Amino acid sequence: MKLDERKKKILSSVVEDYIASAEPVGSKTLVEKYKLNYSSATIRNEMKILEDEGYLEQVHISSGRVPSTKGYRYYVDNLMKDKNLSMLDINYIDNTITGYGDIGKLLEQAADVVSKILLRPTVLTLKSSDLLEHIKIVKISEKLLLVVIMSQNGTVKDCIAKLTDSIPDERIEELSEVLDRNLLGTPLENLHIALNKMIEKDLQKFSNILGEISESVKYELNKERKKLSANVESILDLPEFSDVEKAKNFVNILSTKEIIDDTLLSIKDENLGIIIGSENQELLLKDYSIITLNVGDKDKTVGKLSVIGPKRMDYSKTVATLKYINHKFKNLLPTESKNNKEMK
Amino acid sequence: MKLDERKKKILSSVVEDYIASAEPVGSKTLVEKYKLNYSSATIRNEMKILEDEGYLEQVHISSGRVPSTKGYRYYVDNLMKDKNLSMLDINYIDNTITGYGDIGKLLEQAADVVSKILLRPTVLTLKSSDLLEHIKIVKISEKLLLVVIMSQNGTVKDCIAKLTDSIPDERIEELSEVLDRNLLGTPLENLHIALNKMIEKDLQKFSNILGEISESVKYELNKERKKLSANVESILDLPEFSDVEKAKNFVNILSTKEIIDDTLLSIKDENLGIIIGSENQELLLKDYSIITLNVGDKDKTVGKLSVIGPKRMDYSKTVATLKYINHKFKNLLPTESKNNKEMK
DNA sequence: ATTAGCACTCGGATGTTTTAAGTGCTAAAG
DNA sequence: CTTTAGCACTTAAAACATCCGAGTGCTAAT
Repeated sequence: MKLDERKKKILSSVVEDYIASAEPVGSKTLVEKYKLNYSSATIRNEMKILEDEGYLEQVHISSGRVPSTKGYRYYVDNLMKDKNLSMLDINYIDNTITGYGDIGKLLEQAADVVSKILLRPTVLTLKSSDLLEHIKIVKISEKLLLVVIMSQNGTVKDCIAKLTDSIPDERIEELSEVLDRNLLGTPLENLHIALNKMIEKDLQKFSNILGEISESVKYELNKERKKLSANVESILDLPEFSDVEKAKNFVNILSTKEIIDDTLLSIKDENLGIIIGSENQELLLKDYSIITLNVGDKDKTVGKLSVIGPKRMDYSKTVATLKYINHKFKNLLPTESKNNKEMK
Repeated sequence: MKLDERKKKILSSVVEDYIASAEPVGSKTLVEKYKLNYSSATIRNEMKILEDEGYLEQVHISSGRVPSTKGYRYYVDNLMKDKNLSMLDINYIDNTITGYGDIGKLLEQAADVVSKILLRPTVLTLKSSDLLEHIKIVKISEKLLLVVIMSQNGTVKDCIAKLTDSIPDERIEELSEVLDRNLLGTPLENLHIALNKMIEKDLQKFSNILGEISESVKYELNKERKKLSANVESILDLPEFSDVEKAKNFVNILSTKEIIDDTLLSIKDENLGIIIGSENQELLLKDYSIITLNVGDKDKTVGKLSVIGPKRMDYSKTVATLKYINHKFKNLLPTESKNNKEMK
């Protein structure tokens, strides 16, 4: 159904007022706060129609209106205006994401700053289908090795392997080069298996040390696959969670990996995905919205940032923030061919 | 004042019941649940005395008793029995703290597992007065360096430095060795300054690259100094925080660095410190208790693990858990002289 | 020294009344 | 035909009132 201008104005006013106030919006508020040149009665009639069409809802029969999922969707698709970030927020982002550290760390910083600006938990999902670009073993003390792993999207991870027997420097270098030559393109999640396989193949002489490296790598990479949820506490400030049971419920959903995993998986590779309320496959998420940014370029994304919270969410500001983050990352990401190819 | 056996028994029963139930404990409960062979009237008389002496409190005139700070203190000092950890908990700890990774990461794992077992937030404070043992620069691609920093207590940190100009391998090695030779013993918090000073001294030729390394090091080390607070959400399950305002309040205290910093600083170098309620200097913490473990040996500690929560806390289990953690760390910590001296 | 018994206190649960915000509808006005 | 004034009606939430039970302190008897 096409909405006429007045209905559009009313709908967007209801959405924006509700986003700001968390209170159901009544006809009088609407007339007073937004310059609608009609009487409250007229607005009431219009709101009734918008409700019949499914854009608005009443929490009870004599209450003001609240946007429905359909209403938010219409707002996001047709009515929402681009918002500019405040200088404050831009500075905050620029000062936090400084460009030191590898992409994994940059993404963590991004998740953190996004959650602070938007006052919503933010889930970071590192792209897991990542392939090994380079591996390097560095001796840092007699019985300690540092294993440096660089993946094809530029993430650098490292871990310590403790040795039971010491081993001469040149053997380490030899091992490092053999591994680097043979393991190119290995999916990171299988790296520890590939390392173990190397023992059987041609590296029996490194049997012990390889086993130890493998264990350490396995631990580090599996750990890293875990998602980071930044700023979960922020929900306590939302009126939606003034009842602690609801807060607990939401925290539980957030920490149930399967729910978040499945949902985020369902987001296609579009750059910015918005799932509102009952659009979620998962029933438990029917009152929440998720806005996900696939960080990076269309063809090559490095991870997902997902802002998650009650449907009542500042969609406009969230989109603006995420777009700015992505813009920033495009500048920060290594221009592939240039930097990565030299690691030996 | 010396308490007779019966009073001791009553006090410890009140404490333990209240710890378990979060409800004020009445004379009848006490007689029934704990094998006190006296009538409720007798118990009431004794409780009155215990209240007059300041060990117990009433939340209102006709309610059961709740331990006061003094009561908890007496319990902790005199009545509390050593508790054995369940096999479940021991296994959980053993499986989580696996010994891969450097001490910083091990401590993070420890904070995490402690908070999960005790269902309380746990703050990890890394020992900040740490000195440089070794620094090593590794080239990982044409314009990326990995800076590995090993401190004297065994923590390994590393960060990426991005270069504007590439630099030949042998120069890197030279630089790495010069730095390692000259910076031994530098406090980590000043490392970036020391690096910059090196430019003025004898390393003008490395001017650019040193600047870039310094920036990166500065960022990484300052970031790491931040405390980690594990499992803040756990408080939502406590009846104390059924009012969300109180939860918010506590979360705010936890995230106000100064409060926690100052308080933790006040804990002497004893291995295990317990601060109960109003024993805290900080007024805001008067309803909370903090149990802190200085991880490591008396002479050489590597960090602090602090379990924080309402005064109603399972002191016995907390102490047992922390002791086990410390025991574990003593085994994991490098035996100083052996491992650390080889990094070149 | 202990305890049965009782009057007393008070928080919390339950029920009732009031208030304020907001609606839908009707009928009149534009 | 559209808009609006006016009013009866609905409901959540706040304010107030009542009741109940867990628990106490004290007295007097054991």
